[in-house]
Amino acid sequence: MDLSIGEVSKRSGLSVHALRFYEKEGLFANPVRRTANGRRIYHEEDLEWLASCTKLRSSGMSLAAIRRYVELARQGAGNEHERLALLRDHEQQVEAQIRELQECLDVIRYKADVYAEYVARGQADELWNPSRPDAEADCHRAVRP
Amino acid sequence: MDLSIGEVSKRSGLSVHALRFYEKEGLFANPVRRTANGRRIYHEEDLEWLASCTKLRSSGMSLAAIRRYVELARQGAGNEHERLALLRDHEQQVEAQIRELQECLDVIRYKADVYAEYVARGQADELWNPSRPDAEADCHRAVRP
DNA sequence: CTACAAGCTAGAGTCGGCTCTAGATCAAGC
DNA sequence: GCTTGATCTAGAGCCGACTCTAGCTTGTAG
Repeated sequence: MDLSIGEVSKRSGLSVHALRFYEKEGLFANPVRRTANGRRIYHEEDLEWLASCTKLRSSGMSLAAIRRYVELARQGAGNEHERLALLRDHEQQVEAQIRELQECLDVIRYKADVYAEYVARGQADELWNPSRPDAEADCHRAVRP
Repeated sequence: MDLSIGEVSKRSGLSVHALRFYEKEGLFANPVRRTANGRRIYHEEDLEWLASCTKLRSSGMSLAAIRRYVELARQGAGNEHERLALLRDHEQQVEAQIRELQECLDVIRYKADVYAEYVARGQADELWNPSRPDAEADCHRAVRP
């Protein structure tokens, strides 16, 4: 079942430009074949791989790292430890990202809650603003440098 | 207690370049004062505000959004609802980010676990590689398009 | 037969968020 | 007096990951 670049674009969510770009960057596991007149032909596996790529990308893995991974896979058996290490490494980075975001979220929530409370009490004008840098209700103070 | 740009850089973790850039972009709540000969003077509040900024930035808020927030604050009382809305909006975005990352993490873990299992069993060569696109142990299939 | 959509290539442009450079000024220590 | 290092300004440069353009070819529907 052959797929055109347009179909792959629709189903993968990546633009046709991006697909050509990914190919140029060596991000496809298998070389993309062409029809007699030069049009790209994709298959279901490509979509599966692209879905993986998209997950890796949207969790912050760079195209360079994905390329490294694909290159290892292309070399065939013998470097599975490296590939696994690459995945584990990224796993840890994602965990770290989540922890950091969670921390940011706590701060943002705290600030927003303080705001909400003051607004609800109609004392919004007691909130921090530049002309009252000493305001007690300075919710920015929540974040200690 | 006056602080030089160098001290603020050290304590905030932002480069002196970034500090000047932030100022040019209107990200400081209070206008940055200068000594007689033109050097910037900062205060503790600036550090506090920068710490907030850093949290917002590292949770993905754009400088443009931060500027909008600061502009509201500079206008003084009367727009607290807008400021609160801005914070709540970002809060939701961070929550969404965390959810997405968590989803990616699940996929990555699954893939890595499959890999690890095969490697442990010494059957690494049964794993997906480009020359065996039909390999049953294709851990990429974990991610359905 | 012709219009129009979809594809092709090479390469330029974009965007955000800094980073870096050049060339000048200034303060403090030797 | 002189060097060193911090600061200043304006503006150029960079990076990643696309996106878009121009100019051309090809396939299909009416």
